[in-house]
Amino acid sequence: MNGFGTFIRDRREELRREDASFSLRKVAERLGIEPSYLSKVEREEVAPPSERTIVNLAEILDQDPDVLLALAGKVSSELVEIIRKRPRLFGEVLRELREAPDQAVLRVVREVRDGEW
Amino acid sequence: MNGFGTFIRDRREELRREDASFSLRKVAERLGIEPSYLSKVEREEVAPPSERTIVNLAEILDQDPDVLLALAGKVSSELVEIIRKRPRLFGEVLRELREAPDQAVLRVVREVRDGEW
DNA sequence: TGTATTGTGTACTACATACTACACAGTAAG
DNA sequence: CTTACTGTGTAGTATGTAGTACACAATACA
Repeated sequence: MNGFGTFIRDRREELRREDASFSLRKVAERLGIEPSYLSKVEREEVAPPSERTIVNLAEILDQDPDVLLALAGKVSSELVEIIRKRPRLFGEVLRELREAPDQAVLRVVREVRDGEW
Repeated sequence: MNGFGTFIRDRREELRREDASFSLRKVAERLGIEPSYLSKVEREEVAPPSERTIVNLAEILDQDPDVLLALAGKVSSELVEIIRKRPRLFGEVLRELREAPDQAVLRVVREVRDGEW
């Protein structure tokens, strides 16, 4: 199970091969956090950082923020807010679609988007 | 904006009119928490309790747990888990359906459920 | 060979979360 | 009247979250 720290370390080192400014220290500086802290995060010595920091990291590493948040065991506060406004509706939606294959879900979502409701 | 505390106090007192065992102290005991704490929660002197306690409270007050969690600004860890497993898919789903009316969303969910995928 | 940069170890901190423990005054019931 | 039960005030706690500050040894650069 590829953890959050391992994932971002691998991704950072991948980018670093082509751009030396992806050193741990430089990335930490861009994030506005201490290098020692980022080091511990990457080695999973501490829990993943805050949502804000994860989202900034996603930007820097050119990754999907929802994916990084998921690896950190979190869900974007934007999505939480959507559910929070209609909890019964989206509770049912998520539980019903839990096991459905991606394609079926996407097809149907696009029907609603393009639909005449 | 009807807060979490106000909502559960009103609901508890409503039930109490027909059943004296819905006193604050009795309910606190059933929940396994201190009465003084429940008192503060109901008067919104402190933040809403943990997910576990909210879910137990939903059971006792015969309310939808997702709705109580939403009032507390939270989302069930069960739903978080569903999103966490396919963050891009469900991120797109929620953002696409954010503004759609309930009926349109439900129609679509039922199509997937009854569909032959 | 210096010096600049790298990642990491140790120690500490501020704030939030989720409560407990107990005393107290008011109300209700027998 | 007194005993039981009610809700609430005060004070304190354990654990988690999200980091900082600084020193250090190893490596890379000029």
